[in-house]
Amino acid sequence: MNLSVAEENYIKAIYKLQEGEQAVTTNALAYELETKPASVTDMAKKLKEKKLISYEKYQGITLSPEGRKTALQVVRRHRLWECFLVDKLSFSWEEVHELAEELEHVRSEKLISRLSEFLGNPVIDPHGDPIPDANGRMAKPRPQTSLDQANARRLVVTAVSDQSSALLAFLNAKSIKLGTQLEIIAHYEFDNSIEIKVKHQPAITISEQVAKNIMVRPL
Amino acid sequence: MNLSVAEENYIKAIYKLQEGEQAVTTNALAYELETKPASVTDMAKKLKEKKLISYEKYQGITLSPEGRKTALQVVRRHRLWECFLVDKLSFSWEEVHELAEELEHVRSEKLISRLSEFLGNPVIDPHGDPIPDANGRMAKPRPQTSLDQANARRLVVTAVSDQSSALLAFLNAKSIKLGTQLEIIAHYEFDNSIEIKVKHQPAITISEQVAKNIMVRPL
DNA sequence: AAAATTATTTAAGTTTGTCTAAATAATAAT
DNA sequence: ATTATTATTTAGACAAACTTAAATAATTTT
Repeated sequence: MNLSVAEENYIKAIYKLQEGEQAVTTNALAYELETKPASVTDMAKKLKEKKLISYEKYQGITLSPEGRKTALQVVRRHRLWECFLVDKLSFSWEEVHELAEELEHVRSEKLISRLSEFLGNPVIDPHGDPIPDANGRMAKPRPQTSLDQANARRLVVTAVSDQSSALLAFLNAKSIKLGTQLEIIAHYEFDNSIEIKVKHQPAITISEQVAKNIMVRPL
Repeated sequence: MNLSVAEENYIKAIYKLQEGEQAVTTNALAYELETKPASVTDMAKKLKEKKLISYEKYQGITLSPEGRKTALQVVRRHRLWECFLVDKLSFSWEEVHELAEELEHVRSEKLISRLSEFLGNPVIDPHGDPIPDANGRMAKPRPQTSLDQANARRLVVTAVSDQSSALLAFLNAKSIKLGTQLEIIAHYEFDNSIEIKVKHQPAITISEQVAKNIMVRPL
C-alpha cells in the first residue's frame, strides 16, 4: 500500500495515542497532529477505506492489524534516523525529533535495513525507546512516568515531552539530559514542587509544571 | 523562502537544463519532470512571483540569482546524500539517485553541514559530479560526453544517463560501472556501433543506443 | 429527565499541484 | 506569404489535505 506523508503521520499518531487498547478520539488526534477535528474525520474515512483502521461514527479509532504494521514501520524508520543523527552526526537528543520526523517518510526497505546495519542494529533509540525490527517486533517499552508521578527515589531521565526551547534551555543550564541520574530529595505539597539532586550538582527545586514534562524510569 | 518539494524539483530541473546560459523551454521542462506543459506554465508563474526565475510568456525560463542559489543548495543536499548512501551504506552508484531524490528535500542547514563533515567534506559525488559547498561554490563540472560522441581513445565511465534496469543489467553483465576504464577499438559507421575493450575482458560491441546513454570523460 | 456542555460530523470552500481540451502564438514548410 | 506544424498558454476540473461554520450526537450537570 502506498501511503502519503499525511496518512503515515495519522497512522503513527493513532499508534502513539492508542497505547495498549482503547480507541482514540477525534479530538485527541486533532490535538496531537495540530489540526482540526473536521480534518481528522475526513482522514478517518479515508484510512478506514484503506483498511488501516477501524472506525465508526462517534466511536473513535483503532488501528487494524495492517495499520499497526504500518505504524511500526514508521516508528522503526523514525527511531533509526534518530540513532543516526545522535550517534553519527553528533546531534543532541533534544534536536533530533523534528529531523527524524521528515526522514522517516523516505520509504525504502533497503535503505532502512542498510541504515540499521550501519548503526549496528540498535534496539533502543537515543530517547530510550525500543526500535521495532524489520518484522515489527520490539522490546516492550520501558515503564516511563513523568517526574511528578514517579514513586521510586533514584531515577534516570528518559525523555522530555515538551519540546519548547524554554524548557530545554532550563534543563541544559542544570546539566539535565537524557540518561542523567536523579535523586528525589523531597516533595513539597503546597505547590507540588520537587527537590531533586543530580550527582556533583547542588540540589534544585523544580516546579510541578517542569516535573510533568520530564519523563523518567526507576534506576 | 520556504519552498515546497514540487517547487524545489522545478528549480533543480531548470538548473540542470539551463546548463550554461540559454533559456529552458516549457516543453523540455515538462519532459524532464514527467509532467505536462500546462503544469509547467502554472508553476512558472508561481516561481516568477517568488522571484526565483525570470519568465515571460513564450520566452522560456532562466533562474534568477536567488533561484540559482536555491538550486545549488538542493544539488548539494542531493550529492551529499549520494555520497552517504554509497560510502557508508554500501549502495552501488546506480541505486542511489532515487533515494537521494527524496532525502534532498529534508531542509536543514545543520543536518547538511554535519552530514558533509561526517563524510569528510567530499567535493565530488559517486557519479563524479562536483558538490557545491555551503556557499554554493563548486569545482567546474567534468567535461563529460556520451560515449558515442567521445573523441579520445581511453575513457572513464562517469555516469549512465538512462536509469532503466535493462541497461543497468547489461552493463553489470559486462562489468562496466562508474570508474571503469574503457578503450575504444573501432567505430562502425554503417550502424554507429562501437567496439570497446575493458581491461581483462574480451572486446565487446555496443549499439549506438547504448553508447548514447553511457557518459564518459577522457582519461 | 431536561438543559447545558462538549465532541463529532457534515457541508461548503481554499490551496497546491496536477490534468485535459481548446485557444493562441511561434516556427517551419511549401 | 500563406499554410501547416509545433509550442505554449488559458480555461475549467480534480484530488488531497486542509479550513470555518453549522448541524447533530453524546455526555454531564442540575
